[in-house]
Amino acid sequence: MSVDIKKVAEKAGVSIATVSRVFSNSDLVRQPTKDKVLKVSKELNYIPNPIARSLSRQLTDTIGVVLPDLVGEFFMDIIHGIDEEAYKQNWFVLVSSSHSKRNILETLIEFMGSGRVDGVILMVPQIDERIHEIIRRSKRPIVLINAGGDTNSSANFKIDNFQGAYNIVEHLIKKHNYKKVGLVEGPKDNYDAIDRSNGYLKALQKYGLNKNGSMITTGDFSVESGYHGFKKLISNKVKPDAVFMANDMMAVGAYQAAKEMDIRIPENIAVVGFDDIYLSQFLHPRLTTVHVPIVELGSKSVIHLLEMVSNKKKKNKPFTEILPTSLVIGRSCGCK
Amino acid sequence: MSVDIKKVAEKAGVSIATVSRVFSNSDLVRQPTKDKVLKVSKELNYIPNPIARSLSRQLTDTIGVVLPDLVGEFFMDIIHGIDEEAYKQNWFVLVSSSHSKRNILETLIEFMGSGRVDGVILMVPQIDERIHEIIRRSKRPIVLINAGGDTNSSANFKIDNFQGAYNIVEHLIKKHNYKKVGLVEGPKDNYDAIDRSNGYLKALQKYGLNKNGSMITTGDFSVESGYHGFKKLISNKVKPDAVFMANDMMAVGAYQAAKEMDIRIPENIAVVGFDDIYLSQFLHPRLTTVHVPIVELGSKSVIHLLEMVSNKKKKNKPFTEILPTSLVIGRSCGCK
DNA sequence: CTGAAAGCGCTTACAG
DNA sequence: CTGAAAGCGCTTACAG
Repeated sequence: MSVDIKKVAEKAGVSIATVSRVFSNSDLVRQPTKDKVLKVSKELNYIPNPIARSLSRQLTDTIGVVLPDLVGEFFMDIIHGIDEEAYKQNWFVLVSSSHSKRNILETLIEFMGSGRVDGVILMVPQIDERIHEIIRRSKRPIVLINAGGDTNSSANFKIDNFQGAYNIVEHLIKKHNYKKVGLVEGPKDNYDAIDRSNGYLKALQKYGLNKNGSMITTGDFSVESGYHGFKKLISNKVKPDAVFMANDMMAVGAYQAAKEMDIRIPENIAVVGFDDIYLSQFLHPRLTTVHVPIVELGSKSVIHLLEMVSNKKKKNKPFTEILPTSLVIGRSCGCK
Repeated sequence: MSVDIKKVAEKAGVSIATVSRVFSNSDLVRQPTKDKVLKVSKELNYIPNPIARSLSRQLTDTIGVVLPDLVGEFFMDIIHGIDEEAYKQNWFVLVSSSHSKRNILETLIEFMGSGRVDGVILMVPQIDERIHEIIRRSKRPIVLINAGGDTNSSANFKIDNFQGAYNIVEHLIKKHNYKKVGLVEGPKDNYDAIDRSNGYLKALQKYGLNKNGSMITTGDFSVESGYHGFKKLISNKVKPDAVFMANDMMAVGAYQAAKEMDIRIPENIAVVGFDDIYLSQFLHPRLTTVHVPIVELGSKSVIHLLEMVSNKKKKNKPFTEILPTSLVIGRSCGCK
């Protein structure tokens, strides 16, 4: 610090314009001049001030990340993917999340309205008219991650919940020949949960298993709700021979319930989950589940956002990419 | 955007100086003037440009966070604590981590040398002379988190690994009366691991248990090394009746080994860990371990850093705070 | 290929 | 209490 472009120019015997050009890699500078400037800069330990640069160029080389929360591996992986990709492209990452005291919308508006970032990656459970409004009016691009609601007029990256659920239920039916597959679904108002339930239903239908209402119960993605949901299903008159827990946390609850009731997985009943959380590999037996590419979700969002920033992608052209999931086979489904 | 201080000044019939003063809450402005400016600003949707503000004030209201990695709950909690506290105080957070391609030192230098942040929270496994050099020469304050090595000349926040280990081993000895307490320690060059080993040794000494070399083996904090370390200890001539795994991940390995060998925890042997990772509450039996206040580590660092930034704390006055841990009692130690 | 100068949008000492 | 003006450290169209 303290050493600025003027000092360098002076010492190198050139104008500040030339110094500036050297550092922005302009090809308007002759090699000898460039060498001299670079040499002096090294001696003086000069680093161009990014703030001044930002003010002048009206660009910050920084992307904002707005998340609903900063807890759990999901968000860690997202940030990880974003940071890694941003770094590759020489960008900075400003993070922000909502807390009790903070409102996502406010943060978003602050980010967008100020010159602090050139674009934003936004993750909200559901996009509503106010968010659409912000996206529409904003000069800076926004990429949405896993947003529910009407995403037809924005840039989106999502996880293929439907297909993931379909695949794992199909695995239960086709590979293991289970006829009575139960479901403990997620919250009714959660888009991920809804898509997973639909994938489940689609698989049942495809294989001609009739959809038995009593084989489905609703949880809230928590361990406890998985515990109770599982207990409820197996106390029905018609017991399922396999249960799809709509996320791994609920599957953990199912394991606890099974242990308590001396029910063996998968000998007495198969259990599968969704998310492939870190914990799931340590369950006994290892949980069969659906892997979701979270890190990739983060990095792809960055790539797309930066293309929008540089106008390689039109910022108001709607776009949606749905990232495929993959099956993680453990022993809990009956596989060896 | 696009609406700047000039437009507001014009429309409100004042100078830009006055508008500026209103937004920096100067008490040099009469209430009616202030009201008028605020009203016009609202109408025009004016938000002061933070970049211009930063350039002029030579302050960014942003802190940089440099972490060794962006994986795992530990780092998530750190960021969580930092973000929450920074937000409370109206600051922004720029994160950066090292990857394969990135070097921490480089990132740090870039952060410090540019005007991009007003201070940095740095987490490095070990601080060496080059980092001391940077801290010494930097105009902007740096707070170190959990750094090993010579931290006597910097500001530091750490976890009390020694006392935590001492306490949990004491619990094994005093509460449960175990006489042969084994240890699977962490890497020899890891400061956390060393302190934990020392806490263990101190407890043995305090209670007059002789330190039996064959009761100690070295792991690397991974699940696998815990698995092997545990097996090694129980295949000794003298079997331990309790084992302190120096972190929870290794404890997970111990559980796997025990399950495989049909050894029951805690009936046949007690097992305890360190870290209180999320997973540990789902182990059967629930793992007795040491909780470390990571979120608090992050938030305290921010508080201290901001005091340094505002010169309430002298930036070159060495400072170290060691945060206490707490015991988390599960059934794995023998407690009900 | 290089330089002088205007401009990015603020803050703040100075003068009144 | 308020304003004119210099300054923060760059970039870049313009002129040569």
